[in-house]
Amino acid sequence: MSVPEKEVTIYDIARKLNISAATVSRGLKDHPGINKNTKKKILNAANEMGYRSNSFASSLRKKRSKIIGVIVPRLNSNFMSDVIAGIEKVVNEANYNLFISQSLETMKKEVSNAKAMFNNRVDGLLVSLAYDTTDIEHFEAFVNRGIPVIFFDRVHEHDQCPNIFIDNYKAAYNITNHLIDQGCNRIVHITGSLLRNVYQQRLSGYKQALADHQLPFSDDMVIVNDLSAASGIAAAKTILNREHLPDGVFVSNDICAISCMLELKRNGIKIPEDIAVAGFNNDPAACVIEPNLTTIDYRGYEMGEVAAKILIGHLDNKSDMQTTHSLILRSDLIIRGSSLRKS
Amino acid sequence: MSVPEKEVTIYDIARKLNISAATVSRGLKDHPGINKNTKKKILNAANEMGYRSNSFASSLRKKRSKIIGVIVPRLNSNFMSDVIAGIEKVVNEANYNLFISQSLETMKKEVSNAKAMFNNRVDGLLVSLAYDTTDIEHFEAFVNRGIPVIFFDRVHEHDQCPNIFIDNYKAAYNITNHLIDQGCNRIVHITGSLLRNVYQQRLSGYKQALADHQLPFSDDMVIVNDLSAASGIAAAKTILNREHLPDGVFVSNDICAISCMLELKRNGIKIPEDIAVAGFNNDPAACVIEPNLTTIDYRGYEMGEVAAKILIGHLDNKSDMQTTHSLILRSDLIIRGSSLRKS
DNA sequence: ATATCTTTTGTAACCGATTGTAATAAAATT
DNA sequence: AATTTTATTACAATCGGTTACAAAAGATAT
Repeated sequence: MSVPEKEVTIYDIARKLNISAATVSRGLKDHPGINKNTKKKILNAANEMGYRSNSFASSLRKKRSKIIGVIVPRLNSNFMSDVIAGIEKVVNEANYNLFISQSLETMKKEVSNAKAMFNNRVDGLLVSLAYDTTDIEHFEAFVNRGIPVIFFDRVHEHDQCPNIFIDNYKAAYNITNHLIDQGCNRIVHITGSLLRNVYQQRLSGYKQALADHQLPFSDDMVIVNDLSAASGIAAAKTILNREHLPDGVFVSNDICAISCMLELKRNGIKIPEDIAVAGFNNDPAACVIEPNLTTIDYRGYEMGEVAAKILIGHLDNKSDMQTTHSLILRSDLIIRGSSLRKS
Repeated sequence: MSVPEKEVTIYDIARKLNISAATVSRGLKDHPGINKNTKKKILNAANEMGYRSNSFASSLRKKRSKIIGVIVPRLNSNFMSDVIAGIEKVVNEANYNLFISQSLETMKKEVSNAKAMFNNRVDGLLVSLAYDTTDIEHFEAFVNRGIPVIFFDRVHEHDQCPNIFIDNYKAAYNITNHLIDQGCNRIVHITGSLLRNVYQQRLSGYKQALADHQLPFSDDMVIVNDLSAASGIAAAKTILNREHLPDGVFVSNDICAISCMLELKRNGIKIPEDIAVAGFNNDPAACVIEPNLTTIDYRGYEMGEVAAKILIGHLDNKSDMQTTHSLILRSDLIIRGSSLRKS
């Protein structure tokens, strides 16, 4: 009762059935060369005795941990927790386990997390890069040891590592296009660190849309910040201080867009009449703010599922990872009141 | 380069330095009986050779995994991802690793997750129960083997398992009280499964507040659902179909409160004038909806930190877990426009 | 009945770190 | 100088499952 029960090993089972431990080990698996009856006896005994396999012994011998590592910037964001949920589902079904850690948006912690994952001998790694990560040398150790690394969302080019993301360029192009359609001529773009592909490409898409409509572009039309709610307010203030108010704002993230919008509204700006606003991510709050926020829908859950599936497919089937190098997932423009000026 | 590097073991180091593996093992730790110089040599060699400790061998021998398991209802909720982030921080700093899984609100998956955690030999377990969990026998295996289990938020009484939560009774009492103060007489309460302490206690607090003000209570004033956004809309419809409209609604969850509020607004109800609304959790969206939502603030991050700290403190210091049995964290009533009818 | 092939099970050597105990060397004590 | 302590290091067993290889038992063929 209060005395911890002791563990049952394959040796205990072997002794009880008067067979060898090797047979027990094989019987517990789907080893072809084991007699059906013996297998049944072993399984029964294992159940009765409360046997549980020792994964350390197994991992030690097989040199495979059945653990998948995940490194993300933050766990507590809507998008990321969706991704994690998707990953968890797939990983769990495939009988792997998850090690999860967050870089808190700093390269320093990302490096230390990677080291921890490496030392813990994960079988594979899923990574979305931190805000200020400049290089990805800290993942070389994995590549060198043949441990697959997959980047998702905030990816980085590496010929051994598949990338999974959405077409940020196109999404940004489309949404900017939409703003222009609605009559916007001076569109400000608020985005995150240009070190990250996602923000870099959204900027490109935005610029291209302007160019395609012969609209002028200047550097002061882009505000780079950390896309937090606080920064959204600050950005709104910056905008309001300008001589020439913009008539559209495209923000790379709904959270930031919403707080920006709230601040604009507090200052008497009418949305979308004075300034049309668009975000990115389709955060649940986008349907809460008034008017509802136009945004890009981009399902994190699915991205997590896909990333995990590719990784596990590779691990279990030893399929060549080169085959699926880049994977671009679907995203959709969702038009709502915050940008609708024409009916 | 493309050939996976091979692992370095303590034997390789021992061979190189012409000493025994046991000495290397001890040198790598802070074993007192090892000469400083030898220790230095070992550490240097380990670094040069790219040694990394094999945690499986270590775990196998020491019978400790340095892994902490977490089972939560869902990962993709604002509150829960905050909790996880808090847990991750503490666990990471203490050099443990995290296994995370979600029950998706079903007892079935909770049981299977618990089994997986057990088989993977976590050193300790942090649990928040699923919606429909009726008993906690699936955690007995842990208790029997002396593996500490801590429940947080959605807890369950068990004399071997500490519980960490907020005073749901008091919080609900206070918020209901506040609604009454604002002139509400007929307050509807929307909440989740009464199997869960959190909802059960909030209901009690709500009832007591009514009773203390001689306000009548009847069963049809309580709507039990899954507190999802969809259910919030459904609840609003239910309310609107009643002959006698309530003048206050207290919802056990902001997400549900917000969608309910939106639906009420769509039907011409003025908030807070016609119906005052209060939620629970202080979700970021509570500051987005108009009017802003009155709610209970209740920091998940902190709860995660505390839970993890208690668990690790117990694991590392072998402190008696009986000492801290229940821990009640702080929560605050945050009054916002959705309930303010008097100035 | 003997030889050959299958099927099934056993033997024993791993995997790599840990640790109780023994051994050795060096220092301190008498 | 002999003996006792103390400081270091080595030996060897152990944790529990896996797997190459050998062996035994049974089935089939000659």
